[in-house]
Amino acid sequence: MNQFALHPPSSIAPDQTERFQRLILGLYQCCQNRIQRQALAFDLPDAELRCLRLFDGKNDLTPKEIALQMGVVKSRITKIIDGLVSKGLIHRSRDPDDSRVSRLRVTTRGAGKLAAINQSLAASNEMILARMTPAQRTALLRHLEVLKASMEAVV
Amino acid sequence: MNQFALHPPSSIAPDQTERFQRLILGLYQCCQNRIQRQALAFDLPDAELRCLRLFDGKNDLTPKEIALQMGVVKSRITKIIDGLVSKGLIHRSRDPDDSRVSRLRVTTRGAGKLAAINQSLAASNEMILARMTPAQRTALLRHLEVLKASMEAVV
DNA sequence: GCAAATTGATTCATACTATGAACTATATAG
DNA sequence: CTATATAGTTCATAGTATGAATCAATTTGC
Repeated sequence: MNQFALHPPSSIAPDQTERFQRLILGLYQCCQNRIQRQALAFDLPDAELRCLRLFDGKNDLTPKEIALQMGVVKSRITKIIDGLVSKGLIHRSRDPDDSRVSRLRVTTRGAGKLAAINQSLAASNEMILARMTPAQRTALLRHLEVLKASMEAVV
Repeated sequence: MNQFALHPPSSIAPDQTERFQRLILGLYQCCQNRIQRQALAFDLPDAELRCLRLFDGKNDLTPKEIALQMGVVKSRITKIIDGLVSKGLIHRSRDPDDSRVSRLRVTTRGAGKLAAINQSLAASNEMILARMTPAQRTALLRHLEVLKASMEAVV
């Protein structure tokens, strides 16, 4: 009996796709929970937190650059930056060479918050990875790389 | 030289946590893209689509049950159901035994849409998994199971 | 049997994420 | 030195979500 008669090589068992769907959904919800907790812990709306994180290592950014990196429209960035400026985390000034563009820099307070966010995120990642054996860890990362490439190709 | 002097067993290399963060973020964004495309393709706001999917296999549901399963507050469900009812996908009637509760059932149109959504999602999952060898697939699912358990424990 | 408490659903005010069109001001190309 | 293109902002609109207040129906406890 030829197994390919029932399951040609190009098809995947339905229970595998269902299991995959369940796992992906679970991981997605974990990510959402983490994002929500993070926003609460640092008292920042998620979009502002994500925006602040772009300044890591960067001296200054323009709204246009931020819009590109966050994958949102530039009018959205105006609002996000408004929030960060009003909270004293970002400083907004005009570019002397081209007064159309805004030069955005983190303030000292902003840098402090950013460092704390990075630390908390690294700690969270460490705690997750610490629940596996070193062998599981390296194998997981290898498989996630494959999955990410596959999803990016399809989605 | 003892490697444990620099890297005690409980700690994880920083480049591993960074790699993990990058992978998780990439997968999260893929999921978001997929959700957005799905909503667009079926001309339903994501929350309504997710709600409709709860009716798969179920004869009827109450707003309370839906709120529990979607993990949102019940007033939110009122709005979501309003949308599905106005689109003719869900039928709302009073429970004869307890006239406080709403009995919600999918309409014929709703059932058709639900089937199409499930089919599209299964096809997407298949395409993703088809980009791997069968061995990679089973190993991936095993590792995702470990990751999901770890993240659920931490996050 | 009925007042008091509980429960299911809805309405409303509020906050956050995001888009796209319209507009202002500045800079550059012809 | 007008045309046009670019950077940023404002505003209207849509979607996701919460929580307080309210209404109606159902239980509970005398």
